[in-house]
Parts: sequence; structure tokens; C-alpha cells
Amino acid sequence: MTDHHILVVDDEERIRRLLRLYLEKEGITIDEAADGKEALEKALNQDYDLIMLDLMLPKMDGIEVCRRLREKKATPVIMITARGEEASRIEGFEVGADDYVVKPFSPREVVARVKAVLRRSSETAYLSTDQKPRNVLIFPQLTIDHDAHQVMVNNEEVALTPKEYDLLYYLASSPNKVFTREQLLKDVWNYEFFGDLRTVDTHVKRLREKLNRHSEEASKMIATVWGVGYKFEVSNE
Amino acid sequence: MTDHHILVVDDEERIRRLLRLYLEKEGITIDEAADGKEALEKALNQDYDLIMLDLMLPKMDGIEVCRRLREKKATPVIMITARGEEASRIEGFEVGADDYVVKPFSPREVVARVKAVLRRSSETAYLSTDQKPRNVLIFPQLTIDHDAHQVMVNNEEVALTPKEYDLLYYLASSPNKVFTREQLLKDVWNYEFFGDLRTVDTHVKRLREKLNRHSEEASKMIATVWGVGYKFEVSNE
DNA sequence: TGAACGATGAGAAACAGGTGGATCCGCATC
DNA sequence: GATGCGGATCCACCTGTTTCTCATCGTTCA
Repeated sequence: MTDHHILVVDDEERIRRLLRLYLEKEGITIDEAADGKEALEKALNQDYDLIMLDLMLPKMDGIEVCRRLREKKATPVIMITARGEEASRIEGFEVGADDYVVKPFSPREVVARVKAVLRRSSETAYLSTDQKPRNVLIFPQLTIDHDAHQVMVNNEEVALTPKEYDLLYYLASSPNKVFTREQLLKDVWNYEFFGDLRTVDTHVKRLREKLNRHSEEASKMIATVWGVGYKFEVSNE
Repeated sequence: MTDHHILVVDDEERIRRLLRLYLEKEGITIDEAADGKEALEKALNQDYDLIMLDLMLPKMDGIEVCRRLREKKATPVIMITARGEEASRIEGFEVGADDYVVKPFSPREVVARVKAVLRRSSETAYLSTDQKPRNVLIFPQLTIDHDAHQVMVNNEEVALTPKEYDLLYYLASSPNKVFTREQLLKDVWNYEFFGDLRTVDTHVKRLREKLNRHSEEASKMIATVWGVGYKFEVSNE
């Protein structure tokens, strides 16, 4: 994921900063625009790899920006919509948006979608739709099939709740990397959640519990790092 | 599905844009024409793999375009008709259309038909007409014959309404992959529908109900993924 | 040993899915 | 052009699940 350049359009400075924060971590270069007019100008004058476009904008709404952009360019667009704007969302697809995220979003989710769109736009030329590689993480003992949203331990399915799944998937996506509780709350939960750090503990506990039912080994993969946080540990021999 | 080139003919810009959107995602190159005259000119001067042709067009209607085209070329044609123009549809077949879709169509349906025609025309060279591979999905307990638009459970036919069928077929086309309600509405419903997410639930419910009448097993194939959506689940041994 | 930190359990609150019925719409029939 | 019908959609209640918090108990390590 190198050398990408994307334009973030939102009237709330807070949201722009948040997106910048997470996307720059991925090595992506960010430009910003705060209203529809500015967005369209920049989008037309620069060749972005992707535009993240809020639906409600001063001066010109996201739909209109997208429509006018499409008259000239095929730059991929991810729409950002608030919950309850579903109707306009669909209109967004008609106008040529490639994906959308609903506010409040979790940073993790956004990064995943951005990557997916960037990947897709570079693949689309040579990979036909029905043979896309499946999105699967495989470890000894444990497999996470992200398309099926399914976790297998020793070939038995482990039934996880959404948060448990999200947490496991997040940790397992960066094996052996420690995350603080703060980081986990920020990335796995959405940005409006300012909850208790101990909430993470509770989820870790139940995750271990459920994994443990199928294999004691597997439950040990969620390792506590004293004084720091948690990591998904994979022995490397 | 590589390297195809198709011509989209419709006087409504919105429809052209919509088709472009979904077909380009499949890696297909699109040309557009807005009236019958322009369409015929382009169709004669270029070698398209397929022409999508609206029936009602300014300057020259789709039937006429098709008839004149056929005097010179055998380019496959899919007719686009509005509901209520069924009679002309038949005329379309007489004139040499290969298939038709009725407006408003669902993106999924169009893409499927386009692919089918493209596949057929590349096969037709070496495959005789009556031994075309049938379009059938087979699972333990459940078979979906897409050509016959027929669903069998334990060798008994299950009578489904159109939406129920579309939904089942869509899910079953990507076994074990989870779809959110948003995705399902976007792909299975037509482009004019901006409805309630829970509508999906209702259809799932009735689908399960009907499948369940024939086999409890089969109805369990439509699995709920809590907090995410639905998937068509096939156990994998 | 004690101070800091993690694990745990229980309960309240929020949330999501199932369900049945009301309503709407297009179509066919009379 | 009224009526009936089946399918699609919407709505709101109900129920079971999930999430979050908080207090307490255990553990780690200087």
C-alpha cells in the first residue's frame, strides 16, 4: 500500500483529522477539503487514487460533487453518510460511488474499506469478479474466514458475538503486535465511544473462554502483555 | 471476463451511467449512445461484443436499430424494455435480440445477463446449441436451476415468489459469504428501490418458511450472522 | 509485602433479529 | 371501474443477545 494519494472531504474538522490520522499510518498521503466546491476543484485538478466524500457538505452536496466529477473522471469515491441518510446513500451508488461508510464509523473499518477500494481499482483490470481471492487468515489451530465471518478452531466453528469477532480479527490481522487498551478502543470500537478501558478486558475474557472450549492452545494466542495491553501471539518456528 | 467492449444505448443519461457503473466493475469497456441513429452508426463502425439497446429511443427505435444492424452484422443484442412494453419485446426477439431486461432492473440481474450473453457468444463457436452447460447450482438437499428458474428441495419443487427467488439465488451464488442488508438491497433489489433494511428480514423469513416446509435442513442454510447480515451456509465436508 | 495491574462475575441497559399484521400496489377478472 | 388477489413493503412489539460498567478478587513484580 505505497504511494497512494487520497482526498478527504468533510465539513467537520474533527472527522478530517481522524481520517488523516488513520490513513497516514498506512502510508497514504492525504489532502483535505471542507466543502463541496473546494472538493470538486481539487478533485478535477489532481489525480487522486480515491476520494472520501461526506454526503452533507456546505456549498455543494456530495451527490452533486460526485455527479460532476463523473462527467470528467473515474476517480473512485467512498461516500460518508450519517445514519438515517440511507436514501441518499443509494442515490450515491447511482451517481457512481464505489463504497460507503456510515458515521460513526470505526477507524479499523474505514481503513479496511479504503484498502479494499484501492486494491480493487488496481486489480480490476486483470481479475474477474468471481475469482477474487478469499479473505482468510490462517494460523495453526485457528482460521478466520472474514468473508464468511467465521472462526474455526480445530475445524470446529466458534460462535462469537460481533465485538468478540471484531476484536479477534483486529488482533489477528497484526500477529505479535501489542495493542494498548486505548488503541483497541479507538480502532475496534467506533470513534464516538469513550468507554471504560476495562471493557476491553471483558471482551478478551469471553474471547479466551470461547476459544478455550475448543482448544486450550488457541485461547493462549490472546496474550496479555503486562503493563501494556494485549497481542495475538503466533509462535514462529 | 476480460477485454470486452459493449455499447449501451439509452436516452436517459441516468440509465447509461448506472449500467456503466456496474459493467465497468466487471472490467468491461463501455461506449454510449443516446439515440437510435447514433447507436446504429457506432454499432456498424465498431465491433462490439454486445449492444444493450433501449426499446424507446429518439430518432429511431430499438427494433429498427436492431433490424438494420442485423442486415450487416450479428453483434449480440440485449433489449431494454419498460414494463408494459412486453409485446414489443417479442417483436425484439423476432428481430434478433438475444435477451432482454425489463426496467427497472436490478444491477445483479443485468450483470448476470450480460455475462451470460458474452459467455454464450464466445462458446457458441465450438459448442452446439443444445448442449450448452446449464446454469445450475447444486447443494446437498437444494438445487437451483437458474435457466428454469426453479428451486428443488429433496426433489420437490419449492414455489418461490420472484423476490424470494432472487434473494436465494444471490446468496447461493456466493456460498458462505456474508452480505449485509445494505448490500442485499443494493444488489438484489432494483435501482429504484430505497427501502427499509428490515424488508430483507421479511423476505428471509418467508424464504426460510417455504424451504422449511420441504426440509428443515434446507431452511437452515440461510444463516443469520448476528450484527452483520445473512449468508447461505454450506457445510464443507 | 504492597502497589499496581489484570481477571472475573453479576446486573442493567442497549441493541438486533424474528414475527405477525397492516398497508400498498399492480394485475387480472368480472 | 370495482373487486379480489398475491406479492412486496413497512411497522412496531417482543424476546433473546450483546455490550458495558462496576465492584471485587487474584496476580505480578519491584
